[in-house]
Amino acid sequence: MSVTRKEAKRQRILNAAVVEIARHGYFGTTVSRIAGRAGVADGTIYLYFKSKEAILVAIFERAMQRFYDAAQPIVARAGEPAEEKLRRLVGLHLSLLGEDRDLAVIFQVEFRHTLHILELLSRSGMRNYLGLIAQVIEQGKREGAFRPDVDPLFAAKAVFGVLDEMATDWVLSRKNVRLAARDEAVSTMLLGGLRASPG
Amino acid sequence: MSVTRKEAKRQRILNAAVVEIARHGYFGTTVSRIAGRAGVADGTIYLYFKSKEAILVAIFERAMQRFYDAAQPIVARAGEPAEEKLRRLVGLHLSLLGEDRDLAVIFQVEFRHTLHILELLSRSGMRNYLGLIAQVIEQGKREGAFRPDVDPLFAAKAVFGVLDEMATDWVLSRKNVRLAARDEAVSTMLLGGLRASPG
DNA sequence: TGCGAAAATGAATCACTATTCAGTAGCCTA
DNA sequence: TAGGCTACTGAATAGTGATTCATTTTCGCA
Repeated sequence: MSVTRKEAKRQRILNAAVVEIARHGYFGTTVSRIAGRAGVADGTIYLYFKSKEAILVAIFERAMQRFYDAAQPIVARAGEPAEEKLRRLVGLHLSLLGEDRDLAVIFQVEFRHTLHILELLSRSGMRNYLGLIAQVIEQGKREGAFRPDVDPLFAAKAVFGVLDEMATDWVLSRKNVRLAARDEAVSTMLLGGLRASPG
Repeated sequence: MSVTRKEAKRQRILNAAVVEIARHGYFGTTVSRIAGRAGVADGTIYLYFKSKEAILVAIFERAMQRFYDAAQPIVARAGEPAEEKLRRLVGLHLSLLGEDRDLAVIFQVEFRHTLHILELLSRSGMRNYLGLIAQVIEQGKREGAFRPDVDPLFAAKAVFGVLDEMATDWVLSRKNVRLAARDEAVSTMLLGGLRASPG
């Protein structure tokens, strides 16, 4: 079997897993159901993944890669002010999650499953992603556009926290609003804070 | 058995469950282990709780009640400016979680376990807590201290998002810093935003 | 102290599912 | 088309652990 076809089947299994896990939770999803949705036999799963947990990790890595690949050029673009870059990152984050509710459910709920997995994830892709946000904040400080007294990594975590809460809230809400619609309000809040006048 | 003694045993079971679940995760914790730590037989658990999941829910309710009871007077206090109240709420949130790492682990990780539980929780205690934060923001708007264009509930979610991310980050970090140490930085960030001058 | 009720026990039940592996099917080459 | 290799299959394994319930212990009271 060609490498391409093999990879295609791997992707099919991952796609099936995303749907099943989003719908029934990680512990509520059986390997058998994933196999069924992917159109392969139970045993075949194990020719592509070492274990059930490995599937979850693979979903994370694939998604994180997409996030990173989309965010990286925004951060790297020369000559663009930090404030504008931050707005773009906010928009990107919300639209990538908002476009795929199943994936959003997995990100906001299922990846948090155990301390063990969470630690695993926070050490890998998440760290890089936070690093990208921190770079933009660093740039903003250099430009004099952002407060000189913020710690970039700390601020990056705060930014991520707001985005994360908005995403979780959206996942839990039944209403059919677009997640990306909060884009502007989030950017405004992050940049300007709550205070009416500077303190 | 007196009501008091019965209640005491119930609390003992809950305390044991907090420790076990924080340490091994909800799905990694057996009812048997909780029973063992609480010093009762496996079957006894079911005289006090309908199911394993009911234990998790009870832990949440107990903790949420404590949060609410501590936050309520801060919000209700007459004559105190909204900005000061918000600082107090931030401090409260971080210190309540920071004082009990086991509970913090459960809040930041284990409660996120399944969409089902998360929805359950977000409909109950969490909603009231967010409402308290929103009240303070509302007050700030009336006083003219906060931007007139923020939506109180939206802003409350943003505030919660930042607090939540700081707590998760602390839970995952091995370093022995106090969570409450970030108190000032969080308040500053929330009130003043990133921008060096008002936009 | 003795009795009935309440509380607690913990071994057995029962339903469940990740993973394995012996066998089958498909495909390529000579 | 034979032969061998790769990919796939799905029933069987091997264990799990939540929950139940027949039995025992403890408790409150006369």
